[in-house]
Amino acid sequence: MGLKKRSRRGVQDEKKERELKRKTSSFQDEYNSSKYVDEEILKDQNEKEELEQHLRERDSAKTRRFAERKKVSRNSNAAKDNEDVETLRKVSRQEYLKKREEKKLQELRDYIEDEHYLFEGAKLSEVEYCDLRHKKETYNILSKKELLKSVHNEYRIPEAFDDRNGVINQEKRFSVAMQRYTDPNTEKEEPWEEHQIRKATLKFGSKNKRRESDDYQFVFEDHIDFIKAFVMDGDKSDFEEEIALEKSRVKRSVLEALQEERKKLPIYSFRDELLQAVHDHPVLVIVGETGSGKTTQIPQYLHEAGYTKHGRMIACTQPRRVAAISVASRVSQEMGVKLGHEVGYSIRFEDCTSKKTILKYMTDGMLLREFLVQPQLESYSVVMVDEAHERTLSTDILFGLVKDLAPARPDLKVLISSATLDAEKFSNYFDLAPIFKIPGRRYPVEIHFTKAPEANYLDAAIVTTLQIHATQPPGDILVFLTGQEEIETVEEILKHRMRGFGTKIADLIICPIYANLPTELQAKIFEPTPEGARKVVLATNIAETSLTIDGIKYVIDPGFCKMKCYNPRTGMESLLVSPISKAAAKQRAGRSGRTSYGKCFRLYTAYSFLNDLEDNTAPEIQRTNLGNVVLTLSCLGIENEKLFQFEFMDPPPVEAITKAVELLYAQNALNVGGKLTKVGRRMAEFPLDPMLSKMIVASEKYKCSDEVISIAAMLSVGNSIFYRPKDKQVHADNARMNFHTGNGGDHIAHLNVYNSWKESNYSTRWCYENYIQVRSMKRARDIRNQLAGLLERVEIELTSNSNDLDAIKKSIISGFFPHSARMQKNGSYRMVKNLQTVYVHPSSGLTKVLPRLVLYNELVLTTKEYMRQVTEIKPEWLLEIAPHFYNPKHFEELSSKKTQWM
DNA sequence: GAGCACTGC
Repeated sequence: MGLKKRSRRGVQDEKKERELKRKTSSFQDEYNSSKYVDEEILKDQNEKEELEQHLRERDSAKTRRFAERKKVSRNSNAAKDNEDVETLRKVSRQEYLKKREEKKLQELRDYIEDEHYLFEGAKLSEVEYCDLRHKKETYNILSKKELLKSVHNEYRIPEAFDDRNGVINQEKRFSVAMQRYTDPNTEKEEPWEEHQIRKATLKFGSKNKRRESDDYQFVFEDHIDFIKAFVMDGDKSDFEEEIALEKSRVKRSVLEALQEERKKLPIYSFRDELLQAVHDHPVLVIVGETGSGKTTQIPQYLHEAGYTKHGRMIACTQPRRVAAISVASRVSQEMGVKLGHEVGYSIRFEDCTSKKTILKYMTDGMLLREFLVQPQLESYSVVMVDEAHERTLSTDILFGLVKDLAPARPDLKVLISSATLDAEKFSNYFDLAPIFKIPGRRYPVEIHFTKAPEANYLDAAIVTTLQIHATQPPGDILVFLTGQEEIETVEEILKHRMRGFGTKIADLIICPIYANLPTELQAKIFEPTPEGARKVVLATNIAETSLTIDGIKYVIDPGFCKMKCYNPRTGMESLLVSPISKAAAKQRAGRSGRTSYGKCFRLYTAYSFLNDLEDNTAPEIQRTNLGNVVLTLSCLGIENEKLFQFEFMDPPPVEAITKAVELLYAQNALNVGGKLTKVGRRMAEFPLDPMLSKMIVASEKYKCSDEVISIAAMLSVGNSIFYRPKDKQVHADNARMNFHTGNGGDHIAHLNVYNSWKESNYSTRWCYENYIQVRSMKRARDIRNQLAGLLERVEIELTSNSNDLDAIKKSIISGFFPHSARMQKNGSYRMVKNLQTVYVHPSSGLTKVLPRLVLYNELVLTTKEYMRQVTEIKPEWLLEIAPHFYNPKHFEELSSKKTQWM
């Protein structure tokens, strides 16, 4: 009965709808031809509204009925009271579901048996292995528990750009990201605030789902046992006070409130003591954890105490650009001045200071460059090196220089600020400078270790994530992984497994984050987590220091990271997965205690924490190419034996310094006496590796400085120019090969990329079409502009000679001549000078050409020794440009071809 | 036929 009734009504509705459509369309037609009088329009409109009202009512009735039916089907006891049809429908559905469930179970059983059989001898990949495990778990759960609820209504996160089989639809994904760029007029960066506001107000389509953990207990086949080891200290009460203050703050004027807030910082009570200590000692080591307010307050205190009189500035260095900007803007607010006036910042490409500036926040590398201009730092009365524990290359050199400077500038005050641990070491280095301690403000963090060592940390990380998700109270999870590849694998497996759990478990929003991820996709991690769901952030080391994510309550630390190592003997760089240090582990754990009480799960045992991990990570200066460092120091008059006596806090290997000196000597940057030559002085102006600087300086002779600085800019942005998504590798490779026309080599290809981009009017769209990363290109443009400015400074004319590729290559050779290799019989290469076997990197455009003699940009050790960025050259050129380095004997075999290398 | 952690000038 009911069915029939409904269907008749449906027909009626359809009729009315058609009528309405006809009416409205004819109405529009007539209206357009403007023949209708107002009255009739009104009549038509009334009719239209009436009809619409009717349709609305019908729809809402429908929804109501639908909802009722749903409610009924949920509650099986109420089924009897319903219409026969409904009961029938429900029963049949139950039967259907039951059957489907049985079938699924049978399938799983078969699958597991098959897999088990296959297991012997067959090696499964990471994904396959996890997949199998997941299937087993699902089987366990399904076979033990009642089946009905788990199957239907498989929940999917709206706007997940992947289909049900787990295949990521990259195109769809990026079409969203690219929407911003489709209109060339909106290509400019949107203001940061606007972006932030949008991010903050963005609503998720996800449901506020109720957790059904009461109904089920998940049976994980693999469960990792953790031991709660200890609780890392924190101080919570201060935070509550601050929140109370924050609330009362609203009514008062902003400035007043800011001043009030300043007084609430832990450092405030130490103000006078601190100023006294600064007054008494030339060097002071300050220990204060994040949140103590040292970065923002100390410079202000010093200013208030009169250290900025006589027009001298207070410098405060930060290891990162964003930190310098944000701290400067905060302090300018607190002081009630405009950013760039009394308080300013100075970073590469951007100098936001003026003559009025007295507090200058800057990146540490920037202060290092200032040393070149004013070796005595005359315009500063105080230098504060912040975040010194991070031990970047620049801070380490700054330490040496500042210590060196102390006798000449007794009035200069030096503050070294660091977060715990190293304080003693800093103090010892600066001739037992006093240590000033400021208590920090952080929530306590519970540290858990595994009971037994985990064989596969990736797998353990996944299991732990799900374990936390299923058993722990709400709060986001942060997982530290080593690189892009791992992140992608884990993301895939997690998604797969979550899909298996269906609706029985709260949503898990997976956010990958690494530096090379396009900016649009990076923004995802800052979106607030919808209620009822949980966010898991899969991050590289970027989350250790560079960015802070709110709401993180759980940290999973597998204990590994990728580290760059440099071998000065071979000049080879390699990126190795290695265990982290205790200091880094502590830093990682601390990321969970920023907004509330946190927990850190370490996927290694307490024993190996104590016995296997180093205390501190080896500072960068000990594992990097020192070419630029030696050039800078030489420019400051630290040359020859002084270079080897220079007081580094942790001296780099002697070999590394020797190698750098040798190179500079070969490049005619140093003379026989070890003094800087005119060439060397010009080279030091460029913030680049000496080889690139030399290439630019040499371009003057070949009249192609325009092209060469483009190449230098492209090479110094590194290897993130070409974008190569997993599912479009062929297209990306084809696009890349377009720049290799004529096979001038990879250097020329880079030039082609830059010039084409320039011709496209720096279009973002062009980048997407050619699989090129916009961010890298913009960076290259910035660097190029800076280099062009510096050319003027060293009085090199900007000349273009784009048709003469040989001239460009010769300029490159002038800088890179030690990097030559010639082909051997079997397609491998051998370096001309030190006879090491190397290979052309597969990303090069010359992999199929294999010229007899090549020049490379850098050597990397991955699976083999690879040359990256390769260009064909001629032996005559090497003999012409570097006669002191090569002699004809080196190339005899090339011309006679008789001798063969095996 | 291979992989690219993170900064900074």
